[in-house]
Amino acid sequence: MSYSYEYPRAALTVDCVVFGLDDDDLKVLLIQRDLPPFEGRWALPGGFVRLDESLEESARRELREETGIENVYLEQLYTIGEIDRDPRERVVTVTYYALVKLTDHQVQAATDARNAAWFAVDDVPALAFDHAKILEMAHERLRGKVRYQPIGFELLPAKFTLRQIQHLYEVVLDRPLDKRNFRKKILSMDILVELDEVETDVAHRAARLYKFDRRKYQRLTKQGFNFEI
Amino acid sequence: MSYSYEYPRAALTVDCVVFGLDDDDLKVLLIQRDLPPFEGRWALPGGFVRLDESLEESARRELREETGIENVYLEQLYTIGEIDRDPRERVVTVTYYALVKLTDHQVQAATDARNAAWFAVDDVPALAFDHAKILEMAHERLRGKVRYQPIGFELLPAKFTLRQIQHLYEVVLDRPLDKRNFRKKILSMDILVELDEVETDVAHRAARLYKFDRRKYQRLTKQGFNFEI
DNA sequence: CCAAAAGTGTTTCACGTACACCCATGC
DNA sequence: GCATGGGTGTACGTGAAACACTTTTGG
Repeated sequence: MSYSYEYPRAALTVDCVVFGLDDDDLKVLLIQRDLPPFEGRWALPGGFVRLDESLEESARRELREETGIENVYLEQLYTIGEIDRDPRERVVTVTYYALVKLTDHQVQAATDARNAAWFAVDDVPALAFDHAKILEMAHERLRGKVRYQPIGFELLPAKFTLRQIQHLYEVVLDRPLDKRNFRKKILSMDILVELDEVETDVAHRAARLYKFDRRKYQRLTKQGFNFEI
Repeated sequence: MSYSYEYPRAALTVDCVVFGLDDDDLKVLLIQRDLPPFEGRWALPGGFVRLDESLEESARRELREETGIENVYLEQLYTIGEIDRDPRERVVTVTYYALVKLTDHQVQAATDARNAAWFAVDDVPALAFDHAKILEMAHERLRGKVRYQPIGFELLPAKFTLRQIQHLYEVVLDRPLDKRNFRKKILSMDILVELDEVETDVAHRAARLYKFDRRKYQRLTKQGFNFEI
């Protein structure tokens, strides 16, 4: 290549913060490193970007290879290029965060034999590299974005109760919400479809199930509607 | 280095969208390329990331070298790594946007002889690479962020009139605002200091000058205050 | 029949919005 | 004295927030 650049090059990686939600907490999916540096430490799933794939493709491939997760909501977060963030050499990492339905990905898959596990976001072990900082940024982004974009549904099963959505927002925003006001608000947006089904296997009155109507949401958005919790 | 990675590596660049504001428009600073590809085309200032500087340092250095601009508000925007975005080879670019006070940077400086000029954001020439897309993203980010963070002041001189702030928001948000309501709102936030000065050289009653009180803003923020226009 | 959560309306208050005139200044 | 923008207050309506009891169901 006559016109290729002569500069020495940084290595380029992607790292993913995968969030999931259960009945108690917001969780994050970590993998345990089996190589130095930080051997044995928990870390975000991620790896090197190949020349024949875009950044997002790279992130999705790493997620698949390291955790078995596919077809999830994925959004770029931030790119970190501090000089000494990797003890080996200059490594720039493009970070992403993903939202998954824990019910669909309950058991941690680890196709390449690495250990993977879910941790409560507020109770993670010491992480490799600057991954704690990345997790913090992702958490902050989620907290901010969930209020203005209907991305919370990515953390819920396809059919959910109003109680589940409210719980989602209470966990992510870390404050209690008023039940009546919350229901009024979310229903008045007219982006949920009430199903002819109720939840099962509960030891009390079963709640109605709803699903998110993405088409309706997109139609409303075009007309100037803005989602907000 | 025994533990360096063997993967072939993408080139890594930074590109900056520099916004400025004058009496008419929101402007963007472009430079004219003097090398192929896209020789002669206008493009965003930017260049290759060196191994001994962080990404932000790289962006600031390129801004200084190509446009003479220093000490400005700079924020990372997005990282683009589509495979074919550069015709030569794989180039990943970390994009930034900057907000400058046009009064301080009126004349385009170009220390390395390249031509630099301000263009109205809504009337830019054809740009090199995918820079039009980057500009579009930056514009959208600015429009969104200016409403929730007091970054608009970065586009104004240190001392400004209420009319100037209102004009800023009208230009960036692209809609007219009510004068009385705007004044009520911005003053009620209690983040401006009223100065004992008025503007000069105007052919009508001179307006009072104000400045943004960053310390007060930060204090209020800690107490739960949220800026919003 | 008891425990547990589902489901449901009204009142109050703050804030956003709409709107028009007089004043000060420079030319 | 005239043109230009500076500066100011009120009324109205919408939406956020506070708040408690009855109903349904499973065990």
